[in-house]
Amino acid sequence: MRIGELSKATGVPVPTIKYYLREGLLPAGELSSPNQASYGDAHARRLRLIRALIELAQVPVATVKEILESLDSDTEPLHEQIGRAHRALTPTRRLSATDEARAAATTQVSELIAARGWSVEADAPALATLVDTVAALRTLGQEGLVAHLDDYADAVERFTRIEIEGVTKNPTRDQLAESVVIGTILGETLIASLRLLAQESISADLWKNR
Amino acid sequence: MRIGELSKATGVPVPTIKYYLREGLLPAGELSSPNQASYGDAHARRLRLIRALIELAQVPVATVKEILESLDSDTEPLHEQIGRAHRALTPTRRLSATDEARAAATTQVSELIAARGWSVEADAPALATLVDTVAALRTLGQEGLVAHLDDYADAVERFTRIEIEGVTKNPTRDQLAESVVIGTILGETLIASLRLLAQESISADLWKNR
DNA sequence: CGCTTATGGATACTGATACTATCCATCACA
DNA sequence: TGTGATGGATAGTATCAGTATCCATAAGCG
Repeated sequence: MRIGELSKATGVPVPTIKYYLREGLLPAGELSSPNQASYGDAHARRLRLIRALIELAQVPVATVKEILESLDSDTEPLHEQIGRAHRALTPTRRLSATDEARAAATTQVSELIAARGWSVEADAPALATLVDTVAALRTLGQEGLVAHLDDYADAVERFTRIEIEGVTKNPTRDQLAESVVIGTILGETLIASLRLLAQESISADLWKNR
Repeated sequence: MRIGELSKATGVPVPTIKYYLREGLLPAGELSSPNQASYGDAHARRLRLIRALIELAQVPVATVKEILESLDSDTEPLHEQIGRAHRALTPTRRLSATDEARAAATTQVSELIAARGWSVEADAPALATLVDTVAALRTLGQEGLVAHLDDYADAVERFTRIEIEGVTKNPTRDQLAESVVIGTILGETLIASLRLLAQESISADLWKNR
């Protein structure tokens, strides 16, 4: 495949493909002469993955790059690969909550994790986000929602179980890693849109008339 | 409160507050003289909400504005307000999936909605995203995940139930609307970080050794 | 063989977003 | 009375995600 055909096959404009090549999201094609390269099926698949992450899941280009790098390092233990992807996915927190709100939230979150028996490291990136979110919800007067944190965790565990099931039948380790990462990221988009639909439906039922 | 005190109270820099005022995210303070305004507690709360949406939930400024406008229009039926917020929250899709993949995804999604008895309008913004996501997952060879769509929907309904419960005890309609919107948006951040934690824990258990 | 088109690679430009910075003519208040 | 903050306006900045342009070369067609 030449670049034009790759573009046609995926619907991604040639200049954009060139941009991804420049940024190292997409590996270079095989050069047959100084200005002629050929791309294979792997390129097309990779490109489709890139677009899904960027368009659908709104993952920034730099983050996509990190994620792909972690996917490509198949010497690394799977758990490490996933951790890297998680880290790339979690924006470094900008503190904003007051200290007391954070303290209360930290306690609640630690208790939740202990109660669930989750084994997460203290510096897990998602931990800070969770604490900040709980603190924010409290600060915004939404303790009604925070009170159900445990129920949220219940439902979330359900997702995780679904995903494990949908993913562990992958034959090779590379495919497994890819599935986990795709599942993590596009799964979020999936859940978000399902949630919006469910809400719309409920809202229509409950509040048709004010 | 003068603007400096508002800044101190919320941790938001003065120039940023001025920017939000310019953009119409924050209503102007009460002018006592041409260059002296006073801000109340409502401003502080509003500002904290703005920051939570922008920092934590990564909602674009323009979208925050739309959402706040819908919150402030308390003549509108609640269901309409929520619909407006949903629309603001859903980026207008740029099509990318192939026609056949979209067709298959559309069928699967319609069946899901019918089976669940959800009442969603055909032009619901989240519907397009869901279809695109399902199509993308298929295209990326993740039919293992798509096969469990129904289980995802199950878990999602669980969230919705939790939220309804945590939210309907709000006394006034305005507070109810605010809770729903905050719950929708920060709830997503909450779910996302919980999911990452649950995954990390599972991944540690299952794949410690490659 | 010649001509049009496509290509790889490099560099420059663009539009959107979210702030920051600067100015200035007031005002508050010590 | 003068030092610092304020409201309002305008301008500047950094980052991001592409687009556009150039050029020398290569491919495919007639």
